[in-house]
Amino acid sequence: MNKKDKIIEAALRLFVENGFHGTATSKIAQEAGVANGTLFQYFNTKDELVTALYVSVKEEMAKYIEKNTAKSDNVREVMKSQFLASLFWALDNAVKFKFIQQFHSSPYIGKVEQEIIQNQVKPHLTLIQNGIDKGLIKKLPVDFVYSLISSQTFGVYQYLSSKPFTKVQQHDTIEQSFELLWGMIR
Amino acid sequence: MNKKDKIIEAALRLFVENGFHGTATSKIAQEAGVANGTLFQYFNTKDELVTALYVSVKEEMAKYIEKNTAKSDNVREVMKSQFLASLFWALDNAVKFKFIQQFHSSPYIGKVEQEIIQNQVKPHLTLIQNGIDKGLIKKLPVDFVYSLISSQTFGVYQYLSSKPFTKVQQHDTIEQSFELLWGMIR
DNA sequence: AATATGATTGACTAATCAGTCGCAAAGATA
DNA sequence: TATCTTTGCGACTGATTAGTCAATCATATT
Repeated sequence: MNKKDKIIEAALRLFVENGFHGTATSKIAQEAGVANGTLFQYFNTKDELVTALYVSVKEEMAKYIEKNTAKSDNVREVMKSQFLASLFWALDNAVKFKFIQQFHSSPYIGKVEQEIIQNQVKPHLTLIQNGIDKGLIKKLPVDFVYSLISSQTFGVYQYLSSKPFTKVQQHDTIEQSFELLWGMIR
Repeated sequence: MNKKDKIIEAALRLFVENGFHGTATSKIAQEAGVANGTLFQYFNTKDELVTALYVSVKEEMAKYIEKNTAKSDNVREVMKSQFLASLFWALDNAVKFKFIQQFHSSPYIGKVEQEIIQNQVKPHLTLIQNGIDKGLIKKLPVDFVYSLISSQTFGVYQYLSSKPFTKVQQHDTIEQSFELLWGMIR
């Protein structure tokens, strides 16, 4: 494992444990087993480290979802596969998902270029619009529907991670959550 | 306005603007127009200030919701009044609500005594259980239903605060959101 | 007026912070 | 082997931090 990845891993863990400003760059370097200055070879500033981390983690999640998206033109099926994939990824990557959550409700979110965020959201909005056009989803503003889906994802994750469920129980709850969600928007 | 309230007001604003650790206690004192040391007369440490702020803001919100809860034994009606009150309060107290959000997904949340959180959640769980017993709400784990309701509240707030809606549009969207929510859990 | 009490002050400190820089080690090329 | 390039090092710095404390102020009581 190269130094950059070690830095990223340590940074993620410490950020989730102690918050962004609560984590000193020196601590990150120490935890990663590299010198203080090495960190600044890969990231010019601490802010750059934080935002770069967010973008890369988000991309990783997006790639996983894309890979696990059902190859179908059935909107419900596609949406379900994405909803499940989101939650499976979140449960398997708790630290990364918590990092995303923390980042979303922090002032750092404003430092990420709007374009990057838009590009990641766009395919989901298209899918929703598609569902509305086909009469499968209620005629509501697309980004309102998107807000409902995202928040449900976060809510279900919160619930699942707060209790010691088995894999099977988690799976069942996620399936059930999608049924509830779909019933709400269709 | 007394010094303590000035400190609280300044702290809230700065915490939301720059994050918890990104806000120096000296900045808070300066912004509040009080001396550095005065802050530590009211709050022993910075951590105490942050968590005390959270508890007090949460209590304020809870009181508002309680005051605006429908006096009825119709579960749907009670739940609706609480859902609306939550969102009206959030929109009218954007800084405080953002502070709550930020706090929730920060490591500070672990520093609040579990008992305090439980006490604030309990009445809502009771209401949900009541709805289930009366056959009005689906037979699901109570705190699962609670998670769905909370996350929907946050999601609708996020949507509303991201666009320049009029009061009437906000009101309509909130009403509609409750109908969707109720349809999902009943 | 004299005294007492609690609130307020801001200079101060020891610790910690993000970020720099000159130098060494490790490869790469020849 | 000699030279160049990349990567890594960690002591260092100037700025900033949370928190302290002795002195001052405002107000109330006698």
